[in-house]
Amino acid sequence: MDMRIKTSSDLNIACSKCLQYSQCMPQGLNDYEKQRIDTLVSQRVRIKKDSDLHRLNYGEKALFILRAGFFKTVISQHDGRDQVVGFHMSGDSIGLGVEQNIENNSKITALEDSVVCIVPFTKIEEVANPSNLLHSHVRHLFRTEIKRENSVMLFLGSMNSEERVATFLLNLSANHESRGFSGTNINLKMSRYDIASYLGIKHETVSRTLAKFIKGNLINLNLRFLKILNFKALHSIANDGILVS
Amino acid sequence: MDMRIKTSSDLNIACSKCLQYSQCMPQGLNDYEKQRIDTLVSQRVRIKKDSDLHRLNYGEKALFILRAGFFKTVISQHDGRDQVVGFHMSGDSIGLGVEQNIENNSKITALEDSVVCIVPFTKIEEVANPSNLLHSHVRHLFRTEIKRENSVMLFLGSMNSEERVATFLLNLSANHESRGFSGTNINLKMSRYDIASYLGIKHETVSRTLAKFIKGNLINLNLRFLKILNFKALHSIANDGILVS
DNA sequence: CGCGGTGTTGAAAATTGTCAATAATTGTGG
DNA sequence: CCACAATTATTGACAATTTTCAACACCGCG
Repeated sequence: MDMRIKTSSDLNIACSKCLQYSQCMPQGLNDYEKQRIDTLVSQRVRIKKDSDLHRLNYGEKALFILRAGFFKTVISQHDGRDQVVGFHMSGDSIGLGVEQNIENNSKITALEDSVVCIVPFTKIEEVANPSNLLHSHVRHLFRTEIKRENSVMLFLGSMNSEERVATFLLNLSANHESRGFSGTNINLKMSRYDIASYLGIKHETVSRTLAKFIKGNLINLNLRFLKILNFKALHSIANDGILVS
Repeated sequence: MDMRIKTSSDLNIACSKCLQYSQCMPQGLNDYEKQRIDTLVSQRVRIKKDSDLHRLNYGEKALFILRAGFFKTVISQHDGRDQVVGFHMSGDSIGLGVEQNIENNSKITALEDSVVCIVPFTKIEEVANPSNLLHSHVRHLFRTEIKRENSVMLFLGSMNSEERVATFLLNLSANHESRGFSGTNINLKMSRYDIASYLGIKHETVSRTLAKFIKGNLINLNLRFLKILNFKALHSIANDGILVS
C-alpha cells in the first residue's frame, strides 16, 4: 500500500491554533516559545485507510503526531507471524515507543483516513536544547531499557508456555553474555515463582516446561545452576528470537 | 525490608574508572565531559538480598545504575496480586522504564547483595542541558507513551481472555473519553482479528468473549458499534483497572 | 533436627485453540 | 444496481494446553 500526500487548506493550520494542541504540546508556553513550536511541524500528510505510515520517508528519526484518524502498529516476527502491538488515535504521538525500537519490521497502518503531523527529531533538538552527547545518551538509555523490558513482555500474550520459557532463557543468556559473563552457564538468581510471575504462567508450568527441556537435552538444571546445551533448539522454540538483538 | 547504607572503599570509585563504565555511560567523551560525569553519581549504596530499592529515599526522580548484583521489579495490582515485570543485572539502568511510570505500587527488590549508583535526574539535566520546558515535555511524551502502550500489554501474559477483552474495552473507552469523545458509545475502527492479535488470543475467542459480555448485558455490539452498558462489571472483570489512569 | 520456603510431579478440571460450517458485510465489476 | 467474490464475524464440536488441587521431596537455616 502506498501513501498519498495532498496539500489542502486544513493541512496548514499552525500548531498553536490546532484543536489537538492541548493533547500533543506542553502547556504554559510564552509567545516566543509558541512561535518556535509552530516551526516544529515540517509537514502534515493525509494517509488513506489501509495505507502505511513509512517512517523512513520522513528522515530517520521523526516524531509523528496523529491529528485525526486511527492507526494500528503491527510488528512482523521472523517466522512471518504478525502481532498488533498498539492502536493510536487523535492526539497520540507515534514514534517514541515500542514501534521505534524494533527496527524495520514494524508497520503503522491507518484503519481509517487520517492526518498526521511530522516533527523531525532534529528540529525538536534544535528547539529543545543544543545537541549534546550526554543528552543523546540519556535518550539512548530510555530507548534501550524500553527495548529490553518490552521485547520479552510484548509478545508474551501470544506465546505458549514453551515459547515463554525458551524466550526467557535465551534472553537471560544474551544479557549475561553482553555483560561479559558466560551465556551458557548461568546461576539463576530468581525463584521459579519469580519466573512464573514474569512470564504470566504458574510456577508448576515453569517446572514442567523446564523438565521437558531437560528431558530433551536442551538444558541441564540442578537447583539454580543452569547450563544451556542446545541453543539452536531453544531458538526454534522461541521463534528464532525477535527478542535477542 | 529495609536497606543498609555503608560507606566502604570500593563505593567511592569514580565513574570514569568503574568497570561498568562502558555499560552505563556514553563513549567518546572528552576530558572535560568525563570530569562532569564523575559529578553525576551522588552516592552509591549497598543493598542486602531481599531488601528493596526505595526510589523516594533518593529524591523523586532519580536514575539508578546497577553496579553489581541482581534485582527484580514487582508491581502490585489493586487486588493484591503481584507481578514481576522485570529483572535487572549489573550495568542496567533502573528507573527510566515501566517501573517509573506506574507510581507507588512497584517494588525493586535485590535478589542478592547488590551495589547501586544513584544519579538524580536534576543532575543529569544540569549536565546534559539547561532545564527547559520543551525538553521536559519530550521526556513527558516518552513516559506517557510508554505508559499507555505498556499498561495494557504488560499484564496480558497473566490475564485470561475475559480479563483481556474487558481491559481492552475499558482502555479504549478511557482513551476516547480523554480526547473528548464519548467513552460509552464507541465506533470500533479495528477488526476482531486486530483485537485478537493485540490481546494475544484468537479471533474466535474475542467473538465468544464479546458474545458473553453481550449476554450478560455488559455491552451492546452490532458490527463495530459498541455501547458499554455496565462499566462497573467490566472493571471488576478487568481487576479494577490498574490500566486506566 | 525440624520447619518453612522452594521445587517437582500427578490427575482432574477449566480454559483456550483448532477445525469447520455458516452468516453477514463490504467491495468489485459487469 | 445487482450479482458475485472476498473479507469479516459468529458459533459448534473436539483437541490441546494450562490451571488447579494435592502430595511429596529437597534444600537451607535457625
